[in-house]
Amino acid sequence: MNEARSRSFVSAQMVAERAGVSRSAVSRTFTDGASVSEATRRKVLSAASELGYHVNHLARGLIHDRSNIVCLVVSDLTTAIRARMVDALTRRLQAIDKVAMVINTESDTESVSAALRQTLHYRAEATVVLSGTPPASIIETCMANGQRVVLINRDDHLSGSENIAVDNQVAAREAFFLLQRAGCRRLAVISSEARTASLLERERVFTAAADAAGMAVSVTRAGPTSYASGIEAARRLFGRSSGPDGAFCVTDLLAIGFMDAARHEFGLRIPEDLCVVGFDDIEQANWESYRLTTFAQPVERMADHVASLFEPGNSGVSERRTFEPTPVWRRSVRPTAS
Amino acid sequence: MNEARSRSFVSAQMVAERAGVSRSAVSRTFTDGASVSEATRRKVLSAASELGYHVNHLARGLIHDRSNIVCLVVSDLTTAIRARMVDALTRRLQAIDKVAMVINTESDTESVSAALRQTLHYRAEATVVLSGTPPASIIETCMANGQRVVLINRDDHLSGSENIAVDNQVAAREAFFLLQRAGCRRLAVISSEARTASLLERERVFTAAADAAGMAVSVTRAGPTSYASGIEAARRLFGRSSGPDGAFCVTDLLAIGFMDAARHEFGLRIPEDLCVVGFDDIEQANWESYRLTTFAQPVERMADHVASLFEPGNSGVSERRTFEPTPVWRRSVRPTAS
DNA sequence: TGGATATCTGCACGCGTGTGCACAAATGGG
DNA sequence: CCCATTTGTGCACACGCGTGCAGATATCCA
Repeated sequence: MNEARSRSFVSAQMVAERAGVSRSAVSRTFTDGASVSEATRRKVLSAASELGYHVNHLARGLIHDRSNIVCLVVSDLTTAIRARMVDALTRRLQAIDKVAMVINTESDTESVSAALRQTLHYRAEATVVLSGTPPASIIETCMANGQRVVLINRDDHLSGSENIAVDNQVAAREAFFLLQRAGCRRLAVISSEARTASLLERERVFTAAADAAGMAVSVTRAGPTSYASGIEAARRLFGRSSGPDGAFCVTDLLAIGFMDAARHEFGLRIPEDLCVVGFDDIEQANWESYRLTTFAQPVERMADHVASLFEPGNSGVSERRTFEPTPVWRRSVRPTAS
Repeated sequence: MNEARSRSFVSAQMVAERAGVSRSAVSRTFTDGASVSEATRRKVLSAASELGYHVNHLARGLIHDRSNIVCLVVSDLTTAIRARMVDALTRRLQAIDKVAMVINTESDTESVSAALRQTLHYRAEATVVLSGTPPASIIETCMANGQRVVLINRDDHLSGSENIAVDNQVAAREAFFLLQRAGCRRLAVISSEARTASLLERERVFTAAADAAGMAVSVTRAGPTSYASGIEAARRLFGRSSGPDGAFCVTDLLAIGFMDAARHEFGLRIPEDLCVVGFDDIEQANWESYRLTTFAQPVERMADHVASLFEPGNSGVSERRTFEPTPVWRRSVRPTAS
């Protein structure tokens, strides 16, 4: 509790002097698997705690060329599903003694590549991209420097990166069957102008399934992937005669906006007049006002997998791994007409 | 575009050799305000880009004893208001060339102090605590090492830390007047068991204002600060005879759960049978199903202020700064009975 | 052209660590 | 008691960078 100390960090040197040992002994005390006698270890530890010593991870990383930092590149952090991913990832990373550096970016490629450069500055071990698509050139740079790039739900198949994504296909197909079995006749897909690979795939597969069953589908893309866009889509669809009676919203957030507008602006009852299926299973989907039938992204399992990529020994590139979403039946779809 | 290079980072040394200059020249090229001729600067820059060189911020930080890293210690990251704070802070920090390291913690003091230790490891310039209260001893350690600690909405008045918080007093008082003017007779405060300084203050001031007006208030604290706790509170209050007709929920999230249960489980109409006032102004408060009257936390302004603390020259401790919340009138409170 | 001055460059050191190597000390076995 | 073996320690170097200092080169003025 030496109060009047210089206003700066304590180095191993100072601890060594105080403990009456060499600096190496201090270093070894704080290095796993190094050889130190119990006696000196105790001397060092007590001196360290008296002085308030903390190993400088910057210097440590300098030597190992590895900083234990993992960068998370993310946009739309306020969006429920993104927040959940960041939450899960940070927890999992901490559990394996890594620390997350989050970089908040607009989705445009320019700011993403600026972000990627930052991760190189700090010699991050890996970069996890949750949104926005990094240009291929930057990915190559990262790889050339021995850094790993993990792309979540943005399978652009950039070679060298590891892609992990939720399986949109089964979900989109199942969504169609749900609506079909509920007796819906006029189907709609509600999407956004974001045109993400994931979103496009959900649109495409749902439409294809409907086609195969001989049913037409109208696709509406209104603004960004937000609550407001869900509202806007509803206005476009129900403003004219004969709106849909079954809608697959590629995101819960869109679905919720869509439901709110359908109910409050057009007086529709859900699920009697209109069935809605979402995707993500955000917390709000389970709120009493919505009780949305949807497909849950296995956020925790995905985060687990990302973390496992960084376990020692696991340096191979698995290229691609998909996770099955879990269907969650609630009340926004009519029970099967029997 | 030298493809077949060793799988490691490029150092200034390599760039120097390639450019035919000394390593110092490379260093100076990437240091603001250093003196380099235009000719060598160009040679260096082109060599650097060919090799894919990136300044090692770890080494740079090692010299300056300052890493440009700011740690955000946060829990409940999935909560809308927290996500917004993290979003705003990361953006602001990036704008001033700092990078955010987020540490996800349970709110208990033990994990918070573990988090604080992490920030010391990485020589973070400052630590911003968004939730959970760090023990005073750790704060002292941080300060002794020249690190700054900023506490947001957790004014525990730990000496040495900078506290920034929203002004709960005016809001809580105004909340009471709103309900009073709406003609509510039986008032309730809906809170949580978290017992945060902020939350307690909102309860206290609201109750005091009601007392002063000669009205009784019942306080309900059910579980953590969540949607489910709002529901639980409603069940407790409306399960017995004569529930409240005006409620101040210390958080929008609680308010929304409360509203949902009141409407769907007890058939109450809002605002006709029950008026509700929230706090935070999260995005969901503006959703069509709720349209909650509430008080907006000036998240962006607060983040701005935090960032300004780190501007060069600003090293003084201002101790405490509060921000006025903005009232947002929507439809969960009856218009004044005239 | 010569000298004074401004501009640039390289050398060498230090930042706080981890670690190979040589050596000292302790331990064990006969 | 001596030697072989284990265990612990210190020295010195390296990691990649910024920067003071001295020297080299360029620029300017008379």
